[in-house]
Amino acid sequence: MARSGPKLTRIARTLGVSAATVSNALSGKGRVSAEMVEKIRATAAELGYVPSQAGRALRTGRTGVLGLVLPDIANPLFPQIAQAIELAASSSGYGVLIADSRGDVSTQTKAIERLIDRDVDGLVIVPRRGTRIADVGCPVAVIDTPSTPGNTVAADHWGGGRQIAEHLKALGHRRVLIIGNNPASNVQNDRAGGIRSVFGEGTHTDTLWIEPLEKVAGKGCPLGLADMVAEGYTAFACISDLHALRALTELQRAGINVPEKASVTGFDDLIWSPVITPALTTARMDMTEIAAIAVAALVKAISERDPSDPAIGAPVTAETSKVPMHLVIRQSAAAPPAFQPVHTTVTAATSVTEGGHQP
Amino acid sequence: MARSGPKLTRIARTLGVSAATVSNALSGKGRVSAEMVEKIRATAAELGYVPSQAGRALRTGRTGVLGLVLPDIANPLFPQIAQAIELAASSSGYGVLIADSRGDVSTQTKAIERLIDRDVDGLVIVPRRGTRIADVGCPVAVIDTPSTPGNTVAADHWGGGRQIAEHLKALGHRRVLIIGNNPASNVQNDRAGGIRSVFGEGTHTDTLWIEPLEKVAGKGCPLGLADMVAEGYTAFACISDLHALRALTELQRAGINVPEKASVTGFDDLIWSPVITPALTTARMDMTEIAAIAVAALVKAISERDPSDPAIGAPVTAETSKVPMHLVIRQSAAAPPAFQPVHTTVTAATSVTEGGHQP
DNA sequence: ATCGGCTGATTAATCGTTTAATCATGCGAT
DNA sequence: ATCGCATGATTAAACGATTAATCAGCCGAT
Repeated sequence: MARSGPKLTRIARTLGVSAATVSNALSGKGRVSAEMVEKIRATAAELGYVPSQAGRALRTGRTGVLGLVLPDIANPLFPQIAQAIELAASSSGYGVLIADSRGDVSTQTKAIERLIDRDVDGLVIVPRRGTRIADVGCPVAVIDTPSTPGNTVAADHWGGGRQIAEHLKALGHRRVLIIGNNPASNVQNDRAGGIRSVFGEGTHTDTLWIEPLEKVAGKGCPLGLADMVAEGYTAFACISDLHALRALTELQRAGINVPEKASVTGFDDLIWSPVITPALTTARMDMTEIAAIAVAALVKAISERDPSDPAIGAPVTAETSKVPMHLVIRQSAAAPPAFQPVHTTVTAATSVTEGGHQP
Repeated sequence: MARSGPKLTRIARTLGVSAATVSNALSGKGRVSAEMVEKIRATAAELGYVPSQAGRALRTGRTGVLGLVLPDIANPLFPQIAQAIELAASSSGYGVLIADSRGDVSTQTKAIERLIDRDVDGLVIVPRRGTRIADVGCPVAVIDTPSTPGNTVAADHWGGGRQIAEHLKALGHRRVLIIGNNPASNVQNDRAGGIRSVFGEGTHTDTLWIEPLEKVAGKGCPLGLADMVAEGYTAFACISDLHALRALTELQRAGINVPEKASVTGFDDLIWSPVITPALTTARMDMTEIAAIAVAALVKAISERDPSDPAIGAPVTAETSKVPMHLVIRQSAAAPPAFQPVHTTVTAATSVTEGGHQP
């Protein structure tokens, strides 16, 4: 865009100095007298000077733009992530270019290439199901899960699982069903693992993976949770709020009140979680923190990097690579029904408790 | 980024011609012999030449980047929109830079300024609640609702409302409650208006706005839908799937089966809508189409624009400005209960129908 | 008195592409 | 034989910033 703003030379001419001096004053690099710096700063601000990224990029080889790659952009977490990354990036003076791959691997590769072709300075990648990061020619920050090799920073999914499980255990649950989507996901496995690790002797956990089930039963098929309740499961620990929502509505539909008859927990604290009835008890990642660490690591790698070297795309590392999750206790999990490993079939809903929401 | 790829001069030297000829050949602009063009194309492809955006941007004043502004990035529609815009933009050779404003107006203005400072060629703005588009210095495509002045292209929200309402009416509903968030939103008003326009003589509609209600009753407060059912409302036409979800779970919790005792419909076909029980009947926008039109209009305006003129930021216009919505019929809406303007209080759930999901 | 070193600024080259202006050449028309 | 013209290519300037190299003073030390 031909920006309206004044160029560097314009400021220089206005003060009767050379463009180089202005550049030095603004960047604080060369040798410029304090008073000159002051004058230049002032007029630059007054004239509303904004450096041309194009000019700078051409000369320095840095565009000041980061690429954000989310293999699964339809993921309901996307808004949170995008928002957090954008915030972190912009406060470090970077712009964020998005890439979409609609889940497809080859499309993803193309998307990354487009970003590289646009000369991004670095990449933030949130891989899905252990995607291998091809050798791109710039620093890469990977946000997956701490147990994944090459991970830069991520939420402590395992720890989050433990928190959820401890909460459930403390409430008195002994028989819980873990509900996830796909066992190939590192994140989901860690969350499930964390949950399992808490339930030991005298308890029982099993895991239901939705995707394999849908392969045979069709998309959106019933999960058969009423049967599970009949089998004595008192809690459903879902790996994502999306699954929790699915479980909750299926239970409610079957006349099984949540949390009186069965508890449901989720993960991620998605947008709808606070407003449904009952509001969802869940574990939330601190995306702001995660994004800040990822971007900081990236920025550091970028500035340390010799812009002219061939540079392989090995993931950057950060000091902190594991950010704790926060347990959000709402109404969907409570003590299990008193003395009844229910073996009757689905019963009608009774004694509905009104209200009970917290602001 | 100092890209590894070869420069224009490299190709030129390889073939013993001048850089200008290569540039002309590749862009098809100047006068170059057919065979020369062919040779240049070939070696460019072979060497994997990718033009430097920085160099080009500096010379032409065009960066090949579009800015995407969504005042409410937390909106669950964001993934759909971002995906569609990114697809449309990238197939026109443009990149997409995102801006976030966390709902705040001044933050939004800053975000837009950052995009402008980065020399975006154009802006796609999805305004919230009649945000005024300040005079930015580049073409702007506005995606709001057809009834808004300055709108470039949008879904036919009013028509979508009609479709939902006609479906409900055909099922036999005569007393429906419209549930929206905020009456200040153009989109929500149009959807509600479309619904109302269908229900005439012998029917009754009323509207519940959530935001004003939450101002007094607190966030996530109950909507009091059980009472509404008691008052004879048989259907709840929600302005967004998010509200539909809230209504559905509240009804289920109160022991009111959906759709047997009350129907619920939504808007937008959000990610969870197909997998909850009962699956949500809703109206979906064709974001792919909308994004394509918006980006096409923007690209046209950009190419027609003299890169050196001062340029005011008036919204661009497209030939088609209204894209029809699609009714998605699932299980959450059915005929109202036979002969009973229910005046009893909340009743227990009975006769749960199992299954009934479609793939 | 002269030289070395420091300070504060300038010069000029450079990044990679586009494009207006120029140039050389061959061919048909006068 | 010469002029004009179309064709195919080259030259050179420009876009806006950064930065290495250079330069003019000036002060203190030998």
